[in-house]
Amino acid sequence: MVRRTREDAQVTREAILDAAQRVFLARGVSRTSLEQIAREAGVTRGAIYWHFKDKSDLFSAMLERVRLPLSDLADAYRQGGGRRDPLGMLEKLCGLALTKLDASETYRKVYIILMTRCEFAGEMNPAFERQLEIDRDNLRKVEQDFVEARELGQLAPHVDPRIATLTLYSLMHGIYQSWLRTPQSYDIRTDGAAMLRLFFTGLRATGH
Amino acid sequence: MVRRTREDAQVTREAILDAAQRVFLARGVSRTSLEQIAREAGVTRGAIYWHFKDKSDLFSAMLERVRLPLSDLADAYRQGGGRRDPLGMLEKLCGLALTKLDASETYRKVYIILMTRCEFAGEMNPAFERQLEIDRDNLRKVEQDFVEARELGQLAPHVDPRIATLTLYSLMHGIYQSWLRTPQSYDIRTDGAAMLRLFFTGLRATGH
DNA sequence: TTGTATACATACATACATGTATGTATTCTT
DNA sequence: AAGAATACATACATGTATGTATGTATACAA
Repeated sequence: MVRRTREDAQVTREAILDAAQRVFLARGVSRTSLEQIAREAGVTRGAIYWHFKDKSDLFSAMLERVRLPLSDLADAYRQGGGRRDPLGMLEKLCGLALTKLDASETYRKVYIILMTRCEFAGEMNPAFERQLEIDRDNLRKVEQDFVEARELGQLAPHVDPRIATLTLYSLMHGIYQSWLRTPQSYDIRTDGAAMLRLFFTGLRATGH
Repeated sequence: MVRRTREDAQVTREAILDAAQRVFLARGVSRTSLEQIAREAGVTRGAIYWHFKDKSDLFSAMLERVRLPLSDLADAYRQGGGRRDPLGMLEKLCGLALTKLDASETYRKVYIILMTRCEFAGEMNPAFERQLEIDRDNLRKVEQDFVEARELGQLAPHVDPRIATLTLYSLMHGIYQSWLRTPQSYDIRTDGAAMLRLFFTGLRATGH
């Protein structure tokens, strides 16, 4: 049972991260002690302090496991060849993000923790700074897409790309937050897609 | 200095609530101790325990000071006589809520705390349950407004009142959250109003 | 095969935060 | 005017989280 080869250590590390996810979700980040995480993972605090510097470091590591995929996906989508359809691309991308939230339990859990189970102040700050940076980066890219949409004549004349960007960002943020807080209140795949269609339909040049 | 008449006690109580606001905002709810709040207020923990049962009770009391006004305002708006214009009314109401966020420092601080400085789990639960109840109540009323707008022919034919409600709710939620997290990123009065205009324009029956 | 680094578990020292008990100076009541 | 209640301050007892120091068994390298 106590063999501790290199691979075993990685298993332990993952077990700690999984346990942290469960306990953070159930009790909130600040109220969970490393002792509770250790017990949930079937190890002692010694193991946690071996793999991570402290709770903040453990928290950051937990985020890293799920943070990368979506941004990469977005970039890949943008570079997808063929005729340009930035509006359609954005709508599809946002829909995909919502679907992902419903499909992947790990992804969903981490985002519940990020948005409703921790505080944006104090020790965890480095993790949040990182998140804000990613958000700013995405905002720039989305605004560029809207500018391109306007040049292609996809947008109704009254639509300002910057405002459209802020609105879409806020809408997505709000959907995440409200649905994660009360997932039973509606179906995020169908209703989420409907909300996006409603928004993008309002932006398009052709009335229908 | 130590006169403690009835009115003095209320002054102390308010001072504690003000201090709690400041410290919660600066350090996050879970990381602030009652000792820190007491020091900030210029009293000792004895005073806090006299006025409040514990930290959770203090937190709830802090919310109560700002929670009521907006809901009341909304109801008053809805009952305002004259010709029916539910879409215009909703847009105005949402704009007012955003303006309020910019105008009242107390209001803004409390909402920053609520949305980014505390965890939706554990001890504070009663306060959050209350908040969710208020949200559900508002959702019902807003959906009713959209239904009325549809009957009046204000809505474009493709707009489902329920989806419109969810979208508006998420949008407002997202604006609150994202702006409160980084208030310097845009002006919430002008840009907020523009975002609402963009959304509501997309809903209306007449293209322009 | 023997030393050394790894991967933890155990033990300890310290720092806080909390709740309560008690003290005390006023204020209010009668 | 005297007792009771108010509005706190002070003191204490307890629990709990944290970080580190130390122990230890195994893997691995030479």
